[in-house]
Amino acid sequence: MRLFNTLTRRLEEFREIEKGKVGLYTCGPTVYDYPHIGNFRSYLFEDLVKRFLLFHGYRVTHVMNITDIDDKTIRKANELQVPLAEVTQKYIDAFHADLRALNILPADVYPRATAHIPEMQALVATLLEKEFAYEKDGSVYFRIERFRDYGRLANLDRASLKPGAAAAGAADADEYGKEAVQDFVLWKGKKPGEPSWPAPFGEGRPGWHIECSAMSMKYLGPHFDIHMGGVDNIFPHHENEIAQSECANGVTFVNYWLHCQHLIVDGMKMSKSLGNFHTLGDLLAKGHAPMAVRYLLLSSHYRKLLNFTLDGLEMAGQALARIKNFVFSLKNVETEGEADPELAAVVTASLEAFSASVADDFNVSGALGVMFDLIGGINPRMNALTRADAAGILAYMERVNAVLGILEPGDEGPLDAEIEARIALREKARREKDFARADEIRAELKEQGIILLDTPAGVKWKRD
RNA sequence: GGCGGCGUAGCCAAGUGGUAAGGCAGCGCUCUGCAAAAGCGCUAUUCAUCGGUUCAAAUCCGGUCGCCGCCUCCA
Repeated sequence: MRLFNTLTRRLEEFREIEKGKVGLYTCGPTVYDYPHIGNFRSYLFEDLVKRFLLFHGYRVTHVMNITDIDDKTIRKANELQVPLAEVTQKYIDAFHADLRALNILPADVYPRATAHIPEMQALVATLLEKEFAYEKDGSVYFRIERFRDYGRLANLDRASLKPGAAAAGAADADEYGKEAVQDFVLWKGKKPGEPSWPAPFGEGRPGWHIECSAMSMKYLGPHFDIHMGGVDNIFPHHENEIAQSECANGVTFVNYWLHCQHLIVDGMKMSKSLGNFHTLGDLLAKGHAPMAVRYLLLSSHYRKLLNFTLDGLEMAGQALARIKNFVFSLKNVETEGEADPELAAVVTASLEAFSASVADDFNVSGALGVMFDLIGGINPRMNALTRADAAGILAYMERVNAVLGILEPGDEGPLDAEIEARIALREKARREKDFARADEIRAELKEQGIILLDTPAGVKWKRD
């Protein structure tokens, strides 16, 4: 499997550190508000990568941090006049609910920053001891001059870093003590109205970057396989993580850095002021299915800008319906008989092509094309299939879905006696040519999300 | 100023040297009591644009136009 490593800016063949195992760290949410669909594009991409690794039989240890202490969470708590933990817990719960709705596999650990203060302090202490960091006016800063590779990930020349945005930061009261503008804070000295923890280098709270370094090395060791996040994390967050971690441990931090491009909405950057800011809850309230959101956000290449529109979401839902109808038809094949070996070979080849496409830097569009080619090839032959044939194709769809996660197990509900009874009533009306009554029953069932299909083999039904 | 990305049908989107995948939408037809689903057929001589390299370019090189991102705490 080939993937684009931000560190080298080229496609590389994936080689795990320890055979059969993968250590995976993904940057999680800062829990000061509801996540938006842009966040989910990243989380869905990360889920895809993880699922594909699992598909190939790797044992994956996935860590996703929860930033529950930073400027924004503190500000929110102060605005609302409630304890920090109350604010963060609310949004942590909302975050997990959205992950479940989108069928994102849970991480093995969701470490919270506030639960890892000692680990972060130990890391800061190490950096101070090795003189990669210095204390100034109660805060501790990283001295980027000491790290030769600084800027490598972001492809930024340290000397040419424009002091534009940096100058604004430097004007911040707690920053002017730095030796160099580009130095970043590891530990922020105590300020009134902010939570703080005692530390040998002064009471205060952790900087943002240190949490990911401390928590990733705690759960995955000083050197692990893959680290992911949104492109905005490349600089400064991930650049700083590399600096902290490699200076503290003296070893390579991460082998592969994968970054997901942002999405825009209706052609413009998503922002609350433009009114094009969507949360998952907003979209579900408009009647869109979470799986349509998943399909849309996953169906174009992760390194390309994605223009999210409601029309696009509609189209994604339709494409998904085609896939679900295919599965539905397969499940209703009733002809007994042997499996056709030629058909089985076609299905096997299709799965290989699907997998090869995903393996090529996660080309989901190409992989979907492979799958739809198979669907288009099978559909005309649907009536000629045996149960054994159908079982083979359903197994294929399960494998595909193990990677994409777009079909929920609950899509096909158990037969419901009540529904069957209604259908029998409608059949009676149809036999008696009372079509008005028959249509009425069909409409009622549709209200309940039950779609009827009159086929030569009898009435079939499915949930919408 | 520095670094980087994108522009393929009405819409979404693969393809990165061998002659335009796939999905959605649309139109016609088959099936149906009517639908739905499914099927069949149709829908880019052309890949922002100009020029170059090549037997061959959407794919490589150069120019132009348009859009976008990053350069210290935004997924």
